[in-house]
Amino acid sequence: MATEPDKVRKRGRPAADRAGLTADRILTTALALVDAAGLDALSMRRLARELGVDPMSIYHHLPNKAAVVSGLVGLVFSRMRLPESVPDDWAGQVRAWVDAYRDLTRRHPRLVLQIVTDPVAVTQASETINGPLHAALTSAGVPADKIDACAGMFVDFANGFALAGLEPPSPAPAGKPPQSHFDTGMDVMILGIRALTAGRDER
Amino acid sequence: MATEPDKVRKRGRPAADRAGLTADRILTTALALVDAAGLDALSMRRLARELGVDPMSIYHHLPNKAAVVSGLVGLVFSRMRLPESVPDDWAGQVRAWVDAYRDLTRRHPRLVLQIVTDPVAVTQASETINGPLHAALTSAGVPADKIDACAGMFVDFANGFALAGLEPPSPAPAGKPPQSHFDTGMDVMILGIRALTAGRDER
DNA sequence: ACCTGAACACCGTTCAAGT
DNA sequence: ACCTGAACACCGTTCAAGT
Repeated sequence: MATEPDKVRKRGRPAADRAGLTADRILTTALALVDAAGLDALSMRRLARELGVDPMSIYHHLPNKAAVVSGLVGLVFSRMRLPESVPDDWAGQVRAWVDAYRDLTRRHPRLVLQIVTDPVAVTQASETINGPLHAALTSAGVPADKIDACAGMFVDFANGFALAGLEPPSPAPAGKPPQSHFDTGMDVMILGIRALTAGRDER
Repeated sequence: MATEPDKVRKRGRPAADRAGLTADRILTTALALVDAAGLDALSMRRLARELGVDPMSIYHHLPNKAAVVSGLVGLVFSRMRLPESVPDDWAGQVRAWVDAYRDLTRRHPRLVLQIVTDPVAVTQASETINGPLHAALTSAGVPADKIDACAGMFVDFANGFALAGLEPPSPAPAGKPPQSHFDTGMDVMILGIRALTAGRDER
């Protein structure tokens, strides 16, 4: 089979109909590629192939590969599903927010390293997650100078847990589903917060 | 300046004196390279240049680049400094072991992602760290079915913390060094363990 | 303005050939 | 047994050229 002649792309600006590239389309395609084939499969050339475009076209919308990767992380963060109704108690609130964050990393397991590592993403996280998390910890009675550290504890734990991979072997699918290691960790940390604030104005 | 003629390497087996390559020498050189220039700088070709050797020579000692990286992680783990004298109390023991683990990641910041991620390394960690950590938690009175989860909590936190980067901005170097976020997290988790085991046979 | 193709300086790895 | 060099199939990115 010879090279198909109808696969040759025209050069120059595309006709008005053929929807031009956009950063959005690039990132959406890249995310699908990474979710399906892993981060190693993400190359500018392969991404371009996926888009049906010359590799260099991408550079007119994103400055380089690093921008593609961090754009990916931003896209994932923008899709975070916030809990619809938060519980009344602070412990329930903390769980709800950490769960929302954790779901993010679970939906894109091949991207966790970048998510957890990207400094810009961490800032994004601060704005959307840490706010409510801080509020919950404040209402728990955690002293102001320990709020950041306690919020960080939950996030760091969630990150470390996500990286450590999926749940442990879990040999017994039958019977009561044993409490997951994640949940146990959360319980202990919440007990710790409670102990930290014992005797303070907790509600 | 032309290519220097005396830099030309002989081919074939080296004379007995010129110490041949070994996996050890390759990994030690690779670790120095990564510590100094980052993981991105580690390529088989550059590593070979550093070793004064043809790129392909490396393949006679390590099967591929992945083996080099995981060898690196193993090398780092083998250098873990165990605490010389562990405290009597379980909380002190837990701190000592987590600190030893954390030092590992601090000594090789450009390798943390691999350390935290490498499944073989995690197994190594299980053997050298988790043993004493489990023992400390057992003596704390943690029920047997929660030991793994609690040990994991500390390790996951340490991993997540290491990844989140160095300490926060830390604007105030003067005065009392404020308790680090890491220490606060450890305190809260230990409080949590204590609360978990309240009323049990703790010693 | 946006897209393209050739070109540059790299990669990891296979394989046949040297000693 | 160990080392080497050419070769293959890739990379990210720059730059001049197309429309």
